[in-house]
Amino acid sequence: MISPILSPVHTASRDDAVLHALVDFVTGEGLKPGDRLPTERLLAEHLRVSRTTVREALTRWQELGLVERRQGSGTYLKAAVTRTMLHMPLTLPSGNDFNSLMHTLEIRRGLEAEAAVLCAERATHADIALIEQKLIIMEEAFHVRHGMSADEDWDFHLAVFRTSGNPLFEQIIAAMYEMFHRFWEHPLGVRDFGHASFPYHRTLFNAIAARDPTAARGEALKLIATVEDDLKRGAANLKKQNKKSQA
Amino acid sequence: MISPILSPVHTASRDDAVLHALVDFVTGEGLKPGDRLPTERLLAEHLRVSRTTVREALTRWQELGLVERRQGSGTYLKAAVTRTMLHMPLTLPSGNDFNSLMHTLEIRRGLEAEAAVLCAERATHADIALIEQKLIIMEEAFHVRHGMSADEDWDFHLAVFRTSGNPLFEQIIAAMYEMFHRFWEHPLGVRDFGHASFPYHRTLFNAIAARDPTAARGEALKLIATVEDDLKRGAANLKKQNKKSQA
DNA sequence: ATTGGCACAATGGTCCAACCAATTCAGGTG
DNA sequence: CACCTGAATTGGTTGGACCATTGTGCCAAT
Repeated sequence: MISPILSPVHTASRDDAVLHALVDFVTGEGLKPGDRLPTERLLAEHLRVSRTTVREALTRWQELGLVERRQGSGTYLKAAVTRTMLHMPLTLPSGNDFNSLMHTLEIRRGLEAEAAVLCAERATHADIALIEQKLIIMEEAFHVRHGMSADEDWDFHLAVFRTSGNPLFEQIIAAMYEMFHRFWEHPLGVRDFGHASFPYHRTLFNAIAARDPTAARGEALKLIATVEDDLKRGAANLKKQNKKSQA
Repeated sequence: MISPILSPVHTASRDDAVLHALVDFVTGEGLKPGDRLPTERLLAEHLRVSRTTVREALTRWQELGLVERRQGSGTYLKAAVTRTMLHMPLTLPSGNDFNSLMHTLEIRRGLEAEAAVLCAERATHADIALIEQKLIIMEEAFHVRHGMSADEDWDFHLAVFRTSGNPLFEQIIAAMYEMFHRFWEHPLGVRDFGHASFPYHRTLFNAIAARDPTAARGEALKLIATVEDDLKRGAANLKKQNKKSQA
């Protein structure tokens, strides 16, 4: 049963109106990621709009990653939806070369340093305990596998970003991470990619625990610098390989 | 005349195929931002696909900001298109309260400082000349209007970001600006909003022209700090007004 | 009772043909 | 020459039809 929150659409720009109505429906119904939306035909009927228009609106949400469509099954919510959310589609020309990865690192440098500062300024005892817990998990994984573990590493950083009190850090840096890891999986021929960053996780934590923003910034910068070095090494390796295969 | 680059589509996922064909067409034809694409009907015909499918594909590009549609006129390229471009759609839970605006400023602090550093490191003579030109335009507008002019201000910063050589700075900060300006239009009751930031534009330029990254970072931070102060003043004003209207 | 396969309904994907609404522009009119 | 006007162009919307995939429940074989 569709709740009465869905009501006919009247103003201009039909698909925008459909999206607005859909936001109201999702929030009103308290739908969470993974939940299924009404079928296109149902939405079209209740909003007094053609199915084509509903599809156009859903296509837009799909492109933004808010929704996932499965033929024969339905349309599913993929992310939280709020009334005031802002969409920021980032497009990077030629995303698979050295320069593009370097660009994501430049963003991370600025953002992670700032997040570390804010984190050190605002962390409560509970926050620090949580971050230390994530740090320990990461360190254990490191010793077991003799190398960085992407998931545990990300969890640690995530705890730092969340403690900064600013959700934007997490979202933007997450996008940079995703792009980076899309190629990190086959780390440009560099064994132990990220290995050098390991010790700086603890020094960063220490600075945060000591509530020393300046030191936290410094350690965050050092951490990124090691990743930058790895990337440069990888690019050099790649160049060498190309030369060899050419010969 | 449509060049033979457009050829019928055959494989699965029709709209994806349409987009691929469109990339080939745009690059092959050497289309640049502002240029007009073939009409939907033409594309549908040449790609042997229904107009609905073409529209679905164009809707996706539109949502990514690659293309702009004008009813009765046509569909226009809005950004450069390359075969390897990478999309990272971000959606931010932007509220309209003081805290959310403060969050955008924290992002800007990290990013604008970093951009200033890179700009100072990489600026050529031509870059510096362009930035100075934008600066002068902004200063003139300031003296004429006795206050900051949002457009000219943005143009100046844009020149700085572009000189950084990293397109992500422009894209991300632009989103933060948009969020900010949504409420800057009625600047929280603060007269002369942004006024205090004026002198730091020239000091920032001087640092860049002197190729002094450290100084550039410092001036960028000072500039953001003045905006932060304005915002805090505005929030205080707003609180006072609310109290008064309650009484 | 369990399992495997099959038919059917539900759902997203595509297509078509028409019409609406905004824009553009050529041609006419003052 | 300036201005209006109407037709052609182009994106926006509609309704209806059919296709492809998925989910489900029934039924038969084991």
